[in-house]
Amino acid sequence: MEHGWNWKQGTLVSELIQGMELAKQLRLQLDSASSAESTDLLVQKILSSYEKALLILKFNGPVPIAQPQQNVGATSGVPESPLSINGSPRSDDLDKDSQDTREVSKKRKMLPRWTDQVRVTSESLLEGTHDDGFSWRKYGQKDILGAKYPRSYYRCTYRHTQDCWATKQVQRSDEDPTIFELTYRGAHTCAHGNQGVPPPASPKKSQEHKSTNFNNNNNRQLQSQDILFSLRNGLRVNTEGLDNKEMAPSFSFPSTSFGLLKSENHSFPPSGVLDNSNILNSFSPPFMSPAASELNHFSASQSQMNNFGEMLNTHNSESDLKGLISANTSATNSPIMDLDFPLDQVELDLSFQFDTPGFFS
DNA sequence: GGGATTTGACCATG
DNA sequence: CATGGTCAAATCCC
Repeated sequence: MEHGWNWKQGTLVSELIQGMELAKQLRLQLDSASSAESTDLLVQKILSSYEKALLILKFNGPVPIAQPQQNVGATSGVPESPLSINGSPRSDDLDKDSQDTREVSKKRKMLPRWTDQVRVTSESLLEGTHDDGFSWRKYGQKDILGAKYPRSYYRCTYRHTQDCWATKQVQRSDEDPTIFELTYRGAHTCAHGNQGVPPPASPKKSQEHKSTNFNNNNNRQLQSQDILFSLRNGLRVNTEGLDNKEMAPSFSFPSTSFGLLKSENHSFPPSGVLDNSNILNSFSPPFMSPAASELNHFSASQSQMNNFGEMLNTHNSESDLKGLISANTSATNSPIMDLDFPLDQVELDLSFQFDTPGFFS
């Protein structure tokens, strides 16, 4: 779907820009002889950005070299033609409604999905806020079997006005209540994730639940640097529902700060809340070492990276790139699409000039 | 009054 | 049938 693709473009570019920005930060830090810890943190973030960019490339690319894990079939039975909705609806309630339901369901299935695990700061815990730059509206909550805390369901506030089908789930960790697992599904196609609308998040949030008033979009572009700092000191992204067994999908990134984007507080990391090892211990599945298996696949994408480098050269105006980002993606989420994202349904948005020969053939 | 949240019911899936 | 995900009416809150 075009939206998915737009989103990936932007995510990719934003990751690369992010990497660049972080590298600049690192250089500054090196100049100023900062602590080894913060330097290391920056390195981690840079690596994280590039890893994700590589992943995006990997799963976008035509990957002419047959890659077994293109789990196109992962989303059970999603037809190639997304809109071939003609089957008679199962229930006969209301014709109109049932058709809508099917459409929605189908749409939903095709949405990419990824999971972040983030730790809240004590501050944001109090406020119940987590600003990821988007505006979410809660539409449900459910007790999950075996989980201490209920799972909350959010969808983009602009679902109807802008046909934005992004959703997210928030699940508080049993073991460490300061950690929330955020499962995103679908890319934002609304404009609001990237541009203004953002009444200053009122601190009056509801108690247990995260506010859905996650807007904090002013100066999104201008603040990219700040965002870089406050975001993702560690982000662990799980791609779920992978079919490909040999590529058990768990990508570890350094831990993330959850009380993000409190623009007035850039102290970083927030004292006492960031503890990478803790987060990773809490969430890393024991079954694998992500890096190793991933790197093999990355190496297969190297030629793509080279091509991408060329592309960037032909496209290297920063404002240009930022424009792309602001057009349709979040610079903050930097999601990695779930591998069950049906690649064959990606439609190229030709306005984005990924025209390097062979890049997407 | 309008938008957001809550919550029980309904639906899809395995 | 159990479970997770979504809907939508009721309620809350500004």
